Amino acid sequence: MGSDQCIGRIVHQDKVDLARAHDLDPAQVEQLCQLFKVFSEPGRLRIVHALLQQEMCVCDLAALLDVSESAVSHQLRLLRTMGLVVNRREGTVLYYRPADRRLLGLIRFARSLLEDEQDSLNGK
Amino acid sequence: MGSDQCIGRIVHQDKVDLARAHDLDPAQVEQLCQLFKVFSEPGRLRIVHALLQQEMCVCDLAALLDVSESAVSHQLRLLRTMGLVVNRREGTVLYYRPADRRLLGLIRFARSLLEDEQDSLNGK
DNA sequence: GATGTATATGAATATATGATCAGATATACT
DNA sequence: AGTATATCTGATCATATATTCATATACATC
Repeated sequence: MGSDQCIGRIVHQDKVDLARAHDLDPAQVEQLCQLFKVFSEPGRLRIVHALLQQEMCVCDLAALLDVSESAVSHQLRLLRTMGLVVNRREGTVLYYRPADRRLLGLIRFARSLLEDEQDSLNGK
Repeated sequence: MGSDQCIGRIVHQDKVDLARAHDLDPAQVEQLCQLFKVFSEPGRLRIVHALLQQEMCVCDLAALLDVSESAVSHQLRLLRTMGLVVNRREGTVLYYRPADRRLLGLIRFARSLLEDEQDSLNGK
């Protein structure tokens, strides 16, 4: 049973080969991680979630999250750079909105996973 | 037009109120962010993605990702703690698998978003 | 053009996080 | 019991990231 010993750090070469064959390509892994990272921060998640409902300005978001306008602006820059939000100017005010409404779908999908996990923990 | 001035840092009180009303509750925000954070790291994303195809042991994953077994073990502990993966023991070998196959759906959903973004950048 | 308001930005700091290393467990075999 | 393998764990270190502060820019009004 040679293939079950960890020679050269590989226990099951066949499994590793299969995994390699189906592995995501590096560029896509990077993109996916960046997208997920956006929603891994409570502030950003709430910003995007709020904007999915209505456009809001920096001041509004700062008030909602109860953080400085500068902090919000930094987060919005990140979102802008990633192409996830866009803005329109009205005087000195910049109104932000999501670039893709399907971001709501991503959040909803994740929420459904959590809800069911809760249920299974409660034995439902 | 008093409501358009930033008195008390709030430009549009109505918008803030509406956003507050529809805001995710803090506990859910935390849970969602933790879930997204899992996939915000290339190593973890690839681990989960690989396990969604077939169960694998620590050694296999280390070989696939080309990192130390200790690093993989640390990541797996996180995934275990979050209840995202489970394992079964066979002798000294621990075979890991995802606790919820719908995690694949989450990854697929995110991928579809990226693909369409690519398309729009290319003017398709 | 001077002032005020909303937002953006750069630098600095504080915290979070992933990898490494050394050592500890758990199981199997002799 | 003693050795070997696979995995785990704690501590440390290096890097990444979010916030803060000070300052800059853009637009509006006077």
